[in-house]
Amino acid sequence: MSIQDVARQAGVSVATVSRVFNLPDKVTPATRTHVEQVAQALGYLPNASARTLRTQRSRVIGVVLPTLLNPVFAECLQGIAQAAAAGGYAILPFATDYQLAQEDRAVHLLLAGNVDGMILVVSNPATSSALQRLAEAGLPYVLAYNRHPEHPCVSVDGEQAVAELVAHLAALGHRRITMVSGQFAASDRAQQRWRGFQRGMAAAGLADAPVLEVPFVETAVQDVTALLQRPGRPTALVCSNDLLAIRSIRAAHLAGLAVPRDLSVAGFDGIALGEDLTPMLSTVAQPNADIGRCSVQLLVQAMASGAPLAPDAGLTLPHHFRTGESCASA
Amino acid sequence: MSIQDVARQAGVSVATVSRVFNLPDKVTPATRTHVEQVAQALGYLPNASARTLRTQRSRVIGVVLPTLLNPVFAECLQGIAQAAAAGGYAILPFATDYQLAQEDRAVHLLLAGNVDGMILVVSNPATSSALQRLAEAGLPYVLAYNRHPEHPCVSVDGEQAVAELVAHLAALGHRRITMVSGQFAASDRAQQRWRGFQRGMAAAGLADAPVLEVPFVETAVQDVTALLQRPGRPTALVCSNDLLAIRSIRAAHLAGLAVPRDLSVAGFDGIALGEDLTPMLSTVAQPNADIGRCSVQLLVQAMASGAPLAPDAGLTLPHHFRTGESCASA
DNA sequence: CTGTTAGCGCCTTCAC
DNA sequence: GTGAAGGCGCTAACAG
Repeated sequence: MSIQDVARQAGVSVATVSRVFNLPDKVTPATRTHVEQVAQALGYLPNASARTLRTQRSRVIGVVLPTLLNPVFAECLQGIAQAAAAGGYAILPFATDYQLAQEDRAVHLLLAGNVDGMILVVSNPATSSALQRLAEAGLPYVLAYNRHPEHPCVSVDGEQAVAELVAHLAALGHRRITMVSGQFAASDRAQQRWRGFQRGMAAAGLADAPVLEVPFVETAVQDVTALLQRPGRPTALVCSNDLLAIRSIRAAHLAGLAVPRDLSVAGFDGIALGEDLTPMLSTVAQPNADIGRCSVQLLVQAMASGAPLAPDAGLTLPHHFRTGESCASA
Repeated sequence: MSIQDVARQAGVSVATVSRVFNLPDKVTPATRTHVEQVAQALGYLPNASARTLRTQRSRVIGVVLPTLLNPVFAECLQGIAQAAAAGGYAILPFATDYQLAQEDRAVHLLLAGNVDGMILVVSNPATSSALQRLAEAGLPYVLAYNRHPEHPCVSVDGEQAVAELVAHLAALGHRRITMVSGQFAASDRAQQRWRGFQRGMAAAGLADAPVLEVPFVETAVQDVTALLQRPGRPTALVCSNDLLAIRSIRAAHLAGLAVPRDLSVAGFDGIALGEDLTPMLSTVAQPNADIGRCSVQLLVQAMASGAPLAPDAGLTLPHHFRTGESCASA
């Protein structure tokens, strides 16, 4: 079922059929209607590969992100998918599982897959070889969640946000605050949030800025439980993401502590699920779907112009503190 | 950067270059190595669109699912992505937001997009027009989570599972059990689980099988809260999915009831997050990632043979009851 | 306004 | 074992 069949059946040339689909104005209404009916009757659909080959545009956006198992990225992808669909683009997603080799592989596959542009969440923009190859390829791209002066990024100011969060906890009377973080090496987000924590603690006049780096999610609960059972335990935890916060609340429970009565726990990310929990999760909420949507918009712009985005074309979206029920005064 | 450039640069014909990438055995090791090096140096990547156009195989699997905002589907998609990648396939996902028009649109786009096969979670296989068109197109496909005798499906026996769950609650001494369900019209899963609930209640000698149909997630909490504040409130809730269960726990909290002391709440789906909650969610766990993986495997098989799958090629995967902390004796 | 035609990059017979 | 050539389906000049 090709454009040839439609042309033959409709008694016109393939060019006319093509025009009916791509430049309807350049065809007489009568023939247009006729061709449309024939196409409809035959169930004709223009072949995307042929069109891509010919035009050198696939109308597909490649997406590289760590995992869909963290709702943050699922929410973001949902936003990407929505905006992409609205703009007439399809998406080709790859999950890297936080592994650099997978980042490389994903970019490679996407490059070979003729995508018009890419949105990615990389581990570390400063050192990512995948990112470098992508930049060299001259393909438009946007980083989401990452922050780096030499790349166009759509993100929130995580450092500032955590500093504010610490100020909030300090105002509630907390003095012993510990940060619970995922692996610093696995993401620049964790590092930014960690810097924000240090800044916030210093600003609050708290000399020490203790951090518990949780290497694996599987052991997060027991690691935090152990922390909470040590003497001089913190009265508040600042978690570098919502999943860690949720696990920390569980850890508190296992350690015999009630949240927020005995321990305050704050998260970061603003996953939708946090609002349905009991206690409702107090967290720095990022506009996850918007991060996705804005990334698409920037990218679509760049793809239209054909040129890669300037590093300063990025966007810092507003975050806000979601007052939940998991933080109370000390 | 095309196969021509590589051929010229390597001093061989395009046919040889093509063979190096597709039938390496048919090329002398020496020339193969040479060509590979040249290709590498030039950063050559075979053009997917051209290859697809020529071979009529895209090595892309289309995926249609309701939303990524429900972790069930995110987990499944992660499984799909993983298995697809392992099999050398990419995925092209579409979210329908539970809207039939979007199902049609997605199938249409995917059909035009030259996918080799599709995995979909539809609202209702019995009435889906998208599914009908797909079947007519003769493209291999697999339904995930859906169950229908005329289509190949990968799912668990939700009816049986809920019946077992009710028996479990009855054994704990519960007599007033209410089902909390999403819209029946929105998914055949909800209907199956509802049938299982009725069967289970009857088997437990409980004549009545009350159900609260929650039309919108936004109002779920207040709807359930209202239910719990009425006299003669249930002592146990069977929720048709985990998100509803989580919201029901919140509703209990708002109604002044402690879970599981005053109210038992069970979910369905087995989202990973449920294990990290406090109380840990008691739920019928489905192997979500496996559902995705198995769907891919079936599909890959079918795509290799070129023929659509037989309706009875589907799979019923085992579910299991995850004993959490949200159910206790009456 | 419509038709003819030349490729887009690749794979694959068919010769050699 | 290697090369030459046709054509997958489509769009965009260019003619008419």
